[in-house]
This record gives sequence, structure tokens and C-alpha cells, in this order.
Amino acid sequence: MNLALIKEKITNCGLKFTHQRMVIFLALTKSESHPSAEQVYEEIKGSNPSISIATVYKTLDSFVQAGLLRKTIDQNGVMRFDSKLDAHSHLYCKTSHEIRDYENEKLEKLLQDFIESNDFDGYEIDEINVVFKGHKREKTIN
Amino acid sequence: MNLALIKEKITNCGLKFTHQRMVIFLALTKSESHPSAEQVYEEIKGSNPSISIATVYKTLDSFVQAGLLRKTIDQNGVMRFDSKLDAHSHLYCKTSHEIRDYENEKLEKLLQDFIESNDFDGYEIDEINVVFKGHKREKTIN
DNA sequence: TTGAGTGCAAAACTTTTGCATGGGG
DNA sequence: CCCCATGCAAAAGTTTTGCACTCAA
Repeated sequence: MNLALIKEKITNCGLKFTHQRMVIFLALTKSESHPSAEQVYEEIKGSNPSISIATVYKTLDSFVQAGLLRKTIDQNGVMRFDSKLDAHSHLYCKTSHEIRDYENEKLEKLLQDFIESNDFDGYEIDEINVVFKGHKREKTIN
Repeated sequence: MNLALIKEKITNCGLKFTHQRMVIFLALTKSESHPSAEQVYEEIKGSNPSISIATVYKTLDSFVQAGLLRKTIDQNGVMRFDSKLDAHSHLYCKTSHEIRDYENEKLEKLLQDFIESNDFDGYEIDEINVVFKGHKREKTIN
């Protein structure tokens, strides 16, 4: 994603465009692993030594409020951020705590149909979270 | 659930039977709301004033390790415990943070079939988490 | 008797908050 | 210029840990 487009995304939702927001957003779009706030901080502080972890938290929260990112909580209770906005599920490795996207149109359609054709006992469902949990198979050498 | 059965469950998995474990397990089986460690603690300390929150955490963890309970993490990053062990999904109210069981055999079968007939890119899936998130509809007075 | 379980307090860890300073529109 | 955003440090909230004591088997 180019920088002009990122600037547009940030300003379009009423947020001021700052250097910190740029690098944080960039880090998110580049990452495949749904990083935590700490991981974003580690990623960017090399080139932005004065940036504060509090700013990272506040900025990620602003982005989530603005709908630019999604937030989930992993098995360890740590917030993880996802720049992919369309309906998709996740794979979670219980060993490495890595989170990866799992994209399967049939599954998403199945789930959407399920929501539309079922009653949820007084709940207005606006989101569904599906996480397949397990262990990444070691690449066996044999 | 009667007390003898609880004792049996606890001892059967190699754990010593103690008063604390009894009351903690009992609190879990009585609760419908997937309580946090703190909530379990609040629930039981009236009748067990000397019990420690650390014991609650350690005990809940032992039960999870032993397979007597399941653990999930809610939207706030707080550990929540579930004494229901068969496959089921959850409803989460974003307002109250209440977690409720959502039991639907068709859905569970659908998911199981999906896991068995799909590839997960090197992941050995042994668990699936489905959470329907939304808001509990207010009971309208009109 | 003896090692697993408990209770207490301190520590660890993640996230939030308050406030003074800085910078974008 | 005016606020919104930032950085720092302190605080808050949850969970873990270390260690001495207790008690179930």
C-alpha cells in the first residue's frame, strides 16, 4: 500500500495525519501475523526511537474506533490487531501464539446463512468470530 | 451435581481432593455465566473467608489442565471458565460482557464436517471456537 | 510422614490515564 | 492559533510467582 493511500485512509475518517500514525498503520498492513501493540512498537521504534508505547496503544485504539483495524484478544489475553477488514476466520497456533488469516468463502457464506436463518435468543448478532486452534505441523525431515 | 460425584471427578484425574477444590468446582458447575477467577472468588469467599485468590487461579488452572474445565478469554482479556465440556458455541454480549452457551447440534456438525473435509495449511486443528457477538436486545415495554 | 495444596504478599505484565508539551490543519 | 496528538511516568487491573505453612493420602 502506498503512502498517499494510507494518508487518505487516515484523514478520511477524521483523524489527523501524523508521522506516528503513518508508521503504525504501515506496520500493520505489512504484517501477516496480527501483531500485538508491543510487537508494533518493537517493529517501528528502530526507525522512530522517540515513539511511546502509549502512543501505539492510543493510535491502535483510534484506528479500531475508526474502523481501519480490527482487534481481537488472543489465548494469552493480549490484544492483537488485524488490518484485514473483510469477513474471514483465523488459525491460531497454540505453541507459537501466531495468528494467521484463514480465508474460505464457503465457510463465511455458511456462517452468514446460519446467522440469518437462526434465532439467537434475544441477541442481535453483528459479528462472528471463528478461530481454528491447533498446532502447526512440524515440517518432518524424513 | 452431588458432592460425591464432584469428589470422584477431582480424584479421578489424579488431583488431591480439598475443600477449596470442592467449592471452586461447585461454583463453576452452578454458574451459567462463565465466571472469571475473580467472580468465582467473590462467589465462594462468603462461606470460605480464608480462601486466597491465588488458590482460585491455581485451582482453575489445575482443572483446565486436567480437562475438567475449559478456559476462554473474553473481549476484555479476562480469563473465563466453562464447566460444559461438549462441543458448543458461545454468545457474547458486548454491553454486559456476559457469555452464554449457544448449543446447536446442526452448527457443531457443520463445523466438524468442515474441519474434516478441509485443509488448514499445515495446522493440526484440535479445537474450534465460535463466538457470536452482539447485543442483547432490550425487552421493549411497548 | 511427606509431598501436593494453600495463603499471603510481592512481582510481572499488559493496558490505561493524567498531564505537560508539541505540531497539524 | 487551537486542539488534537504525543511522550512520559504513574496507576490500574489481571495473573503469576516465591515461599513458608498445612493437610490429604
